[in-house]
Amino acid sequence: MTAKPRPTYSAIAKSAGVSEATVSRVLNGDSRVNPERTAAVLKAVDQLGYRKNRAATALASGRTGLIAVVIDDDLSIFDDPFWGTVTSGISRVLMANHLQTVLMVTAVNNVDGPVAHYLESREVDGAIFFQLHKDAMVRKLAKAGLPIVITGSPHTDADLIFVDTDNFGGGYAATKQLLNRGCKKVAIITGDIETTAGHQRLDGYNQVYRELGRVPAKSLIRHGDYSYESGQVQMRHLLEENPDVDGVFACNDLMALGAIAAIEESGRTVPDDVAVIGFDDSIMSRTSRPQLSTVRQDIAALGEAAAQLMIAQLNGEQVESRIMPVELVLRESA
Amino acid sequence: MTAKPRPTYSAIAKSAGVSEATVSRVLNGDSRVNPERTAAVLKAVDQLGYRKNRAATALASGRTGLIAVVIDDDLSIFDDPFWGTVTSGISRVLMANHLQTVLMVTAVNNVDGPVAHYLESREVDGAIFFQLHKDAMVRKLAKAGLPIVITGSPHTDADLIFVDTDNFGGGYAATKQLLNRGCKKVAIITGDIETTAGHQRLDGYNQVYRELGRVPAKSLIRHGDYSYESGQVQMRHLLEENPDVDGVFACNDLMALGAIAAIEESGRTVPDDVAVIGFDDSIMSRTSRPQLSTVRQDIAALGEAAAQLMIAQLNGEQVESRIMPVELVLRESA
DNA sequence: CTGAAAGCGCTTACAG
DNA sequence: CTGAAAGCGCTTACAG
Repeated sequence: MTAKPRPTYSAIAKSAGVSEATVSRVLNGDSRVNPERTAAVLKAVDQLGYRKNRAATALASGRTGLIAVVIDDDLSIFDDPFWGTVTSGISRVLMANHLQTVLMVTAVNNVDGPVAHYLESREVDGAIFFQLHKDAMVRKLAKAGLPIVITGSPHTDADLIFVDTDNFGGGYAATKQLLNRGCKKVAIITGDIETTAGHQRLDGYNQVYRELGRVPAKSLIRHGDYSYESGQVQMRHLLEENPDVDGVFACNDLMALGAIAAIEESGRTVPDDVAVIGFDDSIMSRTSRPQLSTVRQDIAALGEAAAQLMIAQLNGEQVESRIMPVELVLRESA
Repeated sequence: MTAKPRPTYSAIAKSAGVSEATVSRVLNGDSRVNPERTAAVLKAVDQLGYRKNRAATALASGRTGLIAVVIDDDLSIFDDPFWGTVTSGISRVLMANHLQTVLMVTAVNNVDGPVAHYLESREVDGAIFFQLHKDAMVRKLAKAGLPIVITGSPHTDADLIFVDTDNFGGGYAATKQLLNRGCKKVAIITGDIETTAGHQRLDGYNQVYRELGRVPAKSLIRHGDYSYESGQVQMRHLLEENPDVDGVFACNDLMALGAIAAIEESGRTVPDDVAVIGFDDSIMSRTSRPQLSTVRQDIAALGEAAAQLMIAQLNGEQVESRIMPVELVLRESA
C-alpha cells in the first residue's frame, strides 16, 4: 500500500548531472541534445525505473495522449461483433504509438450533450467516431480543430476524414457473381439505407444492371433492416411477387440467413433454385447450412486504418480518407 | 482554430467573489461551504461554461478519472460479441459516474510488460480485467493497491474481487432440463476447461448426476474448445461411442450448433432423437433451425456490475464479488 | 546545445 | 467556513 516514491525529473536530472529541461528534451526526442548527456539521461531513466507522469505532461503540454472512440448507443454493439473488432484494431495501433483509447458508448445525436462537451474540452487529443446517422456534432468538433476520423462514410461530403469498407464494390461484386453463375433475375434485400453503407451496397447492385443496359424491376428491390427477421420477411415478399427470382444479394449475412429460411420454407432449395450472397463473412456464414457465400471485409484492418489516419493527423500530416478493399468469398449458397 | 480562452478557477473565483480554494471545494462537493457562496460559484460556472481540466485535476489530486478495461489478446474478441457487450455495460456505468473507460487490448501474461507498467504508474485509478488464464500480473497489481475487478472467476481463490455469470447454475439447469424432458443418457461437450467458466459448467453437469446418485460415463464427457467445429467433431465421437445418447449440453451455442449438424448428418433429428441445449443465448440461437434452447446470461449486466464494484472500491467501500443469475431459455432443440 | 524560471490548472494541508 | 500559499511533475519560450 505504501507507494515507493516515484522518481521525477528532479531525480533523473540529479543522477545524470543535467538540468530538468535537458531531461525533458531527451525524453521528447529533441535531437539537439549532446549525445553524451542524452546517454546519461537514458541511463538514469533506466536505473531509476522512471516513468513519465501522464497527467503532468498533459497539463504542461496540452496533449493528453488519449484518443476517444465514440460509439453511438443505437448501434447495437450488443449483438454485433463488428464494432468490437474495429475497436480492437484501433486500440492495437494506438497503443503501439503510445496513445490510449478512451471508449465512449453514448448517444451521439446531441450537439450540446456531455460527450460533445467532453471532447470540446480537449480531454482527448482526437476522436474516432463510428458510423453515424447525424454528423452535426462531428462537424462542429472538426471545425473547432479537433482531429477526427470517422469509421464509415459520412453522409455529407464535408471534408471529414473517414475510413470505410468498399461497400459499393462489394455490392457490385456480389451482384455480378450472381449473374455470372447464371441467375436471370437477381434481387436485393438492402440494409438500412439511411446509412451510407446500406446505400452504397445498393448502388453497387444497380451499377451491375446499368452496365448491362438494364434496370432492375422495382419489385426486386426490398428494404430490410439488417435483422434476420427482415431478411426472412422481405424474401417472402420477393418470392410472392417474383416467383422466378433466382438470385438474391442480401446486404448482410444475417438477412441472407433469413432469406434462405424463407426460400426453403417455400419448398425451393439454395443455391439451385435461388442463389444467395450475404455480406460480412461473419461466423454464421460458416456455420449455416448451406454455408453462405458472402462479401468479406477486413474489419480489424478498418480499425487499424482509422487509427493510422488519426496518428497522421496528430503529426500534422496531410491525410486522405481511405476505402478498404473487400473480397468475395464463395461457399455453398452461390 | 483559435481556441477561445477557456475559463479557469481564477475566472470563476473572480466572478463569484470567492477564493479559488472555495471554487475547488464547491466543485468537489465539500458540504461545509456556505450555501450562498456555493450558489454564486455554481452560477459563475454555468455562466462561463466552465469545465474542469482533467489533467490539472489529475496532477494535483493523484486521481486520473480513468479506469482501464484490459482485454487479453488471446480472447478472440474478434468473433465474439461477448466482450463488446460487457465493455459497453462497463462504459455506460462508468460514464454515469464521471469516469472514463480506457481500453487496452493486449497480452496480459507479462508481469513486467508495458501494460503492467502503465497500470503500476497509476495512470488509471483502477483496472477491470477480462477473464484471464494467468492472474500473476493482476495479483501483483492488486497487492500494490490498485483497485481491481475481474470479469470472470479467477483461478486461485485469492481475495480478488470479481463478477461472474453463474456458470455452475447454468450447467446444472441445462442438464437438469434434459433429464426432466425424459432424456436417459445426457452427455456434455465442454468448453475450454482451462477456464473457470468451462470448468464450472462441467461441475454443474456433474452435480445433477451426483444428486441422482449416478456417475456419468467417461465417454459422455467430451472436451471441445467453444468452436463450431469442435462441437461437431465431439458430437460425432459421442454418437459413435454412445449411439443411444439422447441429450447433450453443449457449453456454448456455437458448439451446440456444431453438435446439431453432427446429429442430423447421422440421420437423427433434434430434439426427438437427441435434445440439445447450448449456453449464451447468442443471436445464432434464434436464427438456427431448429432454434436452440440455451442458457441465457445477461452480459451487459455483468459489465455494469463490474463497473459498480469498481466505483464502490474507489469510494473506499468494502465490496464483495458477485455471481449473476442465468436463465434457461427453451426453444425448439430441447 | 543548455539552464533558470515561469507556467500549465487544479488540490490540499495549514491557519484562522 | 474560508483564504493564501505551496505543490503536483512536467514543458517551453527566453537567454545565452
